[in-house]
Amino acid sequence: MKYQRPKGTADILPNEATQWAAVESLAREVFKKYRYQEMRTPMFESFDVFSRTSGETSDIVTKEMYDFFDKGNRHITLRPEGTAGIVRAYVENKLYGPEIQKPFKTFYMGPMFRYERPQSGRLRQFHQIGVEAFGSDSPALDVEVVTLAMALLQSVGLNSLKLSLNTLGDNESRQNYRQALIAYLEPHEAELSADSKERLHKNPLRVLDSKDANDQKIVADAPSILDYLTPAATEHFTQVKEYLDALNIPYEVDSNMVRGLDYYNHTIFEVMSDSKAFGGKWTTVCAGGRYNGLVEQLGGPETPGVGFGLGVERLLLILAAEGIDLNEQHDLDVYVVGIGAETNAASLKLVQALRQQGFSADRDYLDKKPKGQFKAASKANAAYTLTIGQEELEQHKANLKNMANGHQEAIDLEQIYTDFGQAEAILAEKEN
RNA sequence: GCGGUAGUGGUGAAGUGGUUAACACACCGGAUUGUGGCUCCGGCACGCGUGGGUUCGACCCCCACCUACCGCCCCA
Repeated sequence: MKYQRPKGTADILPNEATQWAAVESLAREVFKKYRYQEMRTPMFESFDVFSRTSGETSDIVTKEMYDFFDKGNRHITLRPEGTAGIVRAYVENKLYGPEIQKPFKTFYMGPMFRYERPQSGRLRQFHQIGVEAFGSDSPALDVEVVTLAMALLQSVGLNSLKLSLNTLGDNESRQNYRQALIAYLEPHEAELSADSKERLHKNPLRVLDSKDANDQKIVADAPSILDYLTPAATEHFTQVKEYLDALNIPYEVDSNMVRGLDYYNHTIFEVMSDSKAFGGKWTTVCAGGRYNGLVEQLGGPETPGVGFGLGVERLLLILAAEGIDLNEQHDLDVYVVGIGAETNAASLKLVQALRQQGFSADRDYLDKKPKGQFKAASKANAAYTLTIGQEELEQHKANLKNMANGHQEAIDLEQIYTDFGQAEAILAEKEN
């Protein structure tokens, strides 16, 4: 094979594309109800947009950025996630302005890029659907975003989901906790895995997230962030939980849950699936949280924000594993069988007329014999065929055949041109 | 970035150092001068991921690379 797609990319073929389109269209419906409006930002941004916001030591920045220098020697990055670009656009276009109602609620969908080893459900170009809401500190908004994430997944037919919740607190909580955590971990430093040793001082919270069995043992007795929250942070988290309870939305507090991105604070959450698509292991399909300092960090006014991102490929994998097919079957209404080259124009006129009347219509373009054309019609699941040959041409008629029962009747071309629905009725009547 | 497994036609695949690379499905054509099924007949890999090497001879052995899948890391 001479040409092949770049590593970690995928061709989405017609069969699959309909499923994608269905997911996107269901998402749009949900967003409409929640009043989130679409934004489309560039697929690449200045490297700094991501390096500043994600955290210089984050894995995304240190090893997963798909970056390059363009011909103007600008350091460019293919966006690894959606939030930073949206925030950049929010600031650059002054969407924080007084004339814009708050919270400003927006969604996006599109490709993201991370330079990493592909596996199923993990690609170098993958797709996310995400939302962001700016301008309100209210825990009620956190909860709206959570419910939106759940609603989105439910709208495509998923029910076996788990909502995992945690808080990172505000800056002060985090600083206090960080110190406590380092103090706890340092005595164990020698026992920690290499990765965790590395993170101990750079980003100790990430140690909590370690998959290493021994690390987990150590971490099991580590202090909890929940014990270091400031009263304000506690209050925020408590309210989030209360509102979720009020909505009867079950959740699990996982005080070890952290974020690979540095910009999060307060509420963070993940929606996980235990679908067989991932071998029954709980896998995150949707992750989000609050990021109150981010807008400021990118040069805007102090503006709180909260949002989530959802991995489309993962969602599609789950749908496939659960046997959920969102495609509406659009079978062919009419297949026009033309016999002889001299019927070419007439066949075109027929399909054209049918299409203009709102029917789906197709015909042969390979000079197939009638038998082959009927086969094609059958394969396309055509409801009717319309056969036209020399004889019909002369009589200004065409043979309309109901493919389900084989009944056939000659119908005036004029009738088909003006009202095919009536032609269907005529055939149905003759059948009885 | 590290470790493991794999790579034969449109698809599923057999083959395993030595004649024309099984078989099946799909597809195309014919038997059937204008009607979907079945049956029968026929066609269908410029050649076994790419490039080197070993050998009298390689799809089969060796090396490198590419790609996919799985695990690690991390995450959506």
